[in-house]
Amino acid sequence: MDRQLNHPPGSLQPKVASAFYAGKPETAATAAAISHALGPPRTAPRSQLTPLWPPVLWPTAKHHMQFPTPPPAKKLQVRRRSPLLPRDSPLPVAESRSPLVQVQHPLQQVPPVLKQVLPKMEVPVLLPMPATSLGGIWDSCYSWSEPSSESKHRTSRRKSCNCSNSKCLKMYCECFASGRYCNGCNCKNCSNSISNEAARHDAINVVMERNPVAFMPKIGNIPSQTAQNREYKAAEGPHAGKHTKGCHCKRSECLKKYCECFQSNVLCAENCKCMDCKNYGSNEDRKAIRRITQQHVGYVQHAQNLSIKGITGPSHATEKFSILSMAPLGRDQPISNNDCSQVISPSLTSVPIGGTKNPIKLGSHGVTYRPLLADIIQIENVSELCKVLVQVSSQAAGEFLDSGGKENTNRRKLDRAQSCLSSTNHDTEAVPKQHDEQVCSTENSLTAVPITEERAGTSSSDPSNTWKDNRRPVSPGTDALMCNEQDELLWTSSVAAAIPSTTKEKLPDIYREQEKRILTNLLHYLRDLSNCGRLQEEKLPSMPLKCHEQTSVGSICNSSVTRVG
DNA sequence: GAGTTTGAAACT
DNA sequence: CAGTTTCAAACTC
Repeated sequence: MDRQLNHPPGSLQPKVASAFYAGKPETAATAAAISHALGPPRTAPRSQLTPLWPPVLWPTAKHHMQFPTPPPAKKLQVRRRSPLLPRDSPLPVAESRSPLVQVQHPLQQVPPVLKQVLPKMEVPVLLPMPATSLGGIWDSCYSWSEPSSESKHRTSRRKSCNCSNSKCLKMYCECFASGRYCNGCNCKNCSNSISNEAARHDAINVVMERNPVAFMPKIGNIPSQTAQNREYKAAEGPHAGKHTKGCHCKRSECLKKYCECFQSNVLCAENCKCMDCKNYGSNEDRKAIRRITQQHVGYVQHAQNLSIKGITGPSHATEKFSILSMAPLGRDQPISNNDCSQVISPSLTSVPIGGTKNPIKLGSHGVTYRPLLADIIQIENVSELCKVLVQVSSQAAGEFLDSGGKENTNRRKLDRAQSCLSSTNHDTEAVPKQHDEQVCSTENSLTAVPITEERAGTSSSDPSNTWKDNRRPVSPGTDALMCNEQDELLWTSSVAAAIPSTTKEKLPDIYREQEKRILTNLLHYLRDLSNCGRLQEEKLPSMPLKCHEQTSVGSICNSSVTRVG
């Protein structure tokens, strides 16, 4: 088989060679196995990738007593690097197309003294590795020069199997499946060794006959730097890879290491046939879920401690996490577990699966949490809520125009007076702080309107100017909540033209009234939702879905509509 | 550390 | 190809 060795600069092979020179061939073999398992680097175009087949195992037994020296005639083909380029820098695209230079394969440079040692080692029989960009991993985890305690630890964490019935010759065995000989494992009747190469070879053939790509990496399209070792991938968040076959999980929700996708730290994809999958969504989503989960764990522990001590009950503790205290969390805003200002109401976010049966644990294998409102809030409910709010808004405008808005005009004068007072008593830095409070509290939002108007007035104090800009004078808090697209949708120029000039003069007051109604209704809605979550939490151990049965978001919306009138 | 759960692999 | 069994890792107690 013609295995073209096309190694880009910085690939594993030279580092493997240097491993030999440093007298750590086993480490080199491990890295080579990893490199092999990883497959081609993601950065390389597929057309340039070295065929990976057979990926792991030498097809004949004649090499099995030696470390995998490449076929003698094989030469590495590397790209010519410009002398002007730094050694570690990647090749520019144009330069990568430069003519190939043939160099000797690093494994052929093994010193004679080392070759004498090699047959004694139990190392995987490997073909020369395809090019990967494993250099960084190698440097950090398999550095034999002054190995750090961490790197020692990582090296020692290589999987060892415990097979007892498969003789380590079936894909059940992780060592066999990954193309390794068993080495230091706890297996019984192991045949996955050099001394049983014949049986091993047969087993390989059987597996390959059944599934020709059985030894191919299960996770494709992953950044090689994170793909080295699945134990470490879980801590980094999911990457863009994908399980080639997809998982078939039924009960683990793809959130436990039973799931191959989760274990490999990739999100489940369309080829998965899993049920009740929770291993989906963006990186940010998962991180957010993790943060919320951790916060909830901390909260529940705190509440339980209080309950145990008889200080307060869970409901009391829950009250401290009012929805109104929910700070507007930025997408990438880091959350400290100790930062109370950033705590999201736990009763609205998550609950341990299994209720009290599951002990609350912190740790890598902790309890999986399920959002309390996961089955209650659906996307259609959100759009329903939007419709309700739009309805509330138009209703408010209609009522305001009917009543003439006298009362609001007086209120406006009062607000302006307060606004002047506020602007003299507060420095400019106090303003944004107040804006944050507006988001958290409807009442605050209403009292802050004058300040908003003043701020808005700095650019366009005249309502007509505001109208020219096709933009409503809303408070920054509302502004943050509303998207501009929606503004444009609701207030197009055609709509503006249709409104009489007398009505336009009242627009700021109308907007204020609309804002008030919308926020008030939203507040009611969220309070109902909060109660629903709380109810769910209280009933969860015995009746997990009662709340869902009793209270739907639709009914909340309906109740909000009825409140409008 | 023993027992249980889980899902991939193997088998029918 | 679907259903069942086997297997070993992950997980729980």
